[in-house]
Amino acid sequence: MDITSILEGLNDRQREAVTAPLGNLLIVAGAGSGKTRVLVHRIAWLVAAEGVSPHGILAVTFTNKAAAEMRARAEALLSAPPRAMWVGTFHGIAHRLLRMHWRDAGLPENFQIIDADDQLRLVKRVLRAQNLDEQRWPARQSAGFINAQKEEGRRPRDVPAGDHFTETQKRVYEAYEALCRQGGVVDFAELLLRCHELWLDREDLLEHYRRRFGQLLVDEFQDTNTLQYASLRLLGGSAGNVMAVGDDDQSIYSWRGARMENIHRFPEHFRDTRIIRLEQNYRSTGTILKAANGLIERNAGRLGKSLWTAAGDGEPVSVYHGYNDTEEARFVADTARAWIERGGSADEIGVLYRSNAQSRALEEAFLRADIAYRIYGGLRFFERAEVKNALAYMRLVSSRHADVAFERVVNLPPRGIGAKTVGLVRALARERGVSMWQTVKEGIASGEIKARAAAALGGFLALIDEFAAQVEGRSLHDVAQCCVEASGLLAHHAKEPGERGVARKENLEELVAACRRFERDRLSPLDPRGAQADGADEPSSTLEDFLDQAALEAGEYQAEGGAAVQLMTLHSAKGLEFPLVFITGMEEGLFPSRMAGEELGRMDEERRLAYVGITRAMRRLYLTRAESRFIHGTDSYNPPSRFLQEIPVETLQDVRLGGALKRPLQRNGAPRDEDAALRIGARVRHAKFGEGVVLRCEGGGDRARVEVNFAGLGSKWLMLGYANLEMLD
DNA sequence: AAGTTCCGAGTTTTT
DNA sequence: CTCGGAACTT
Repeated sequence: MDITSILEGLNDRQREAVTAPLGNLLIVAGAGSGKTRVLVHRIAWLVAAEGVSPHGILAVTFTNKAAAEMRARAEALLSAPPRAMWVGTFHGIAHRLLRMHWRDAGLPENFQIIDADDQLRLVKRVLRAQNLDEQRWPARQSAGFINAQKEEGRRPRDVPAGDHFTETQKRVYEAYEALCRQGGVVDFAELLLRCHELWLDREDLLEHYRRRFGQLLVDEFQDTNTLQYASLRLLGGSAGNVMAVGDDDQSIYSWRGARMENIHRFPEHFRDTRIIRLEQNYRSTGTILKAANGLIERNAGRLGKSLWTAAGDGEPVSVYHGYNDTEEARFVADTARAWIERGGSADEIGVLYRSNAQSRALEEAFLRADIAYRIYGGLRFFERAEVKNALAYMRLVSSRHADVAFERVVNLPPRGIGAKTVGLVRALARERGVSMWQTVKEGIASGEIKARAAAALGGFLALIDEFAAQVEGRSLHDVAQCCVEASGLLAHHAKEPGERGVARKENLEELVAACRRFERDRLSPLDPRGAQADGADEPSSTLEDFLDQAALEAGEYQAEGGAAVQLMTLHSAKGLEFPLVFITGMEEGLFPSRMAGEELGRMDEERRLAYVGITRAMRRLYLTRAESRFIHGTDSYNPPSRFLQEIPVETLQDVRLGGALKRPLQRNGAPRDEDAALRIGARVRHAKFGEGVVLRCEGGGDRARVEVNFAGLGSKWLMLGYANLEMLD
């Protein structure tokens, strides 16, 4: 391994980070400053220069994609693939540990991971069982409560006593836990909490992993939650070899439990932390960075950093004011088309928005303009109902006692087993503390289940057993094929009305194909077999592995296809970059979101989101807004986003005018200082008409009109964009 | 039990 | 508008 090649092409700061002496490191890495590069090169450096064994390295990320990328790049840099190195998501790593130490963690050997959707179903059942009014006690809220508690490391008994609300949620949490225990299922937050508790309870195990993982590296540190942070302290606190890489200005998941403070407190908790800032940006033009810096400076409590670039200023940031969302979308599509016609590629273009609902108008515009586009977000592959149905069959084939799967498909397609029958089976199962499958078998034998239901249920049991028998010793995709087709699911979903039926049929077929791919290359970065076994690793089946992966990687295989414009929310754009970026819907109430309203800190987070969006752009950035927008079935009129006011005006350029930006009018609320000149009563001068006084303002952006009373000429309506008024006073 | 219609709510979502 | 859940039929 060649040490000089590891350092090649790194700037001074990056090199400092990569070659820092062993110890705790906090890398404050601005957008586009090469943070993944630093992480990967640090890993290579540790192995090549510090003589660290890959076996002793644990690198943690938040997404499977990031984990895969990190591993691939580290392997490319080191000639020998460091297979023994652990690289994965927090959840993937916790899962792996729990599979190895299931007994010590108090889990059944074949525990199963449930996703957010399954969790919600279970919570609903708890609420119903406790006779809580679903209006007053929404399942989402309870699930949110439970997850928040787990993310703070709290079991029901640890939740501080509180008012009626808290006490009720606590009881729900308790009952939910019991349900999970009985079903042998583990939700996402539980993976982390269990793992943490495992270490707390078993000092010997903790000691083992502390010794083993002498080097911890954490990506996107600003997104860690309380529990993840606590686990890192537990594992790395004394060893003192933690490299945390993050950017407090890109913290946009506080609503999901992420604690930006973790990055602030890191030096307090990790001894002798060396802080290195990466501020040189290799992505964007100077103007784009100036816009981003100017905006984010308005936030308080930052670690503080300012991006700079050696590249030139580039073009101004363009601001477009559309009449409505259709026109805004058309502008985006037209501009995209022009980019492509000038030799650019469609996949160099990113179109960002605050909420998914905004994608529709854009989609239609791209469709009409005949430009290929791809929408990210929404339901991922393994989250789709039809796919989850098929997975439930597969789960049952794998483990007959999987109650969550049982309930999901016992009557799907409909086979005469209604809510009443299912309710009876559930109650009996609960009474006896056995699975629903077991209960049905016993219930039929004992006659507790009436003939009619018994026949239907018996048929279902026989069906699953038959699949299992047929599939014995066959490949994964045979199991899938069987579960998709012989179950009747394919026919059931295919006959759903309209395009939905077609799409669902295709998805089920795709599932079988995904199984084939999984058998062929098993390329999951989380695949435990990819690395050296570490003790109690059990032999595992392809089917179980596939189901685990489906739960942990809901759909990384997004359709790739040819070059296409990428449409996505600002949140999903984090970590990506595009030569040409549009941030659409720059309107108060939309972005910043209305929900960000008064709540403390929320507006700062919206601003960080804007910062994230702006810093996605490499060469060209457009900010667009619409005067009226069709939302929730009606037209709504929103004033321009405050962020348009907050971005340094000298970086902006109005699209239509091609000159300096005229500040758009504020439609509601107090006008800002910058608008003072446009307020009623303001004195202005017009090239032809001379001096006058503003009587009225209407509209905004390039449709903004003002009525001005000119001395001796009377009042005239002028288009603000064209009138070129000079402000007096 | 299954299919239909009606009503009301409606950010963001790495795992 | 557009989805999901509840209430209402058949």
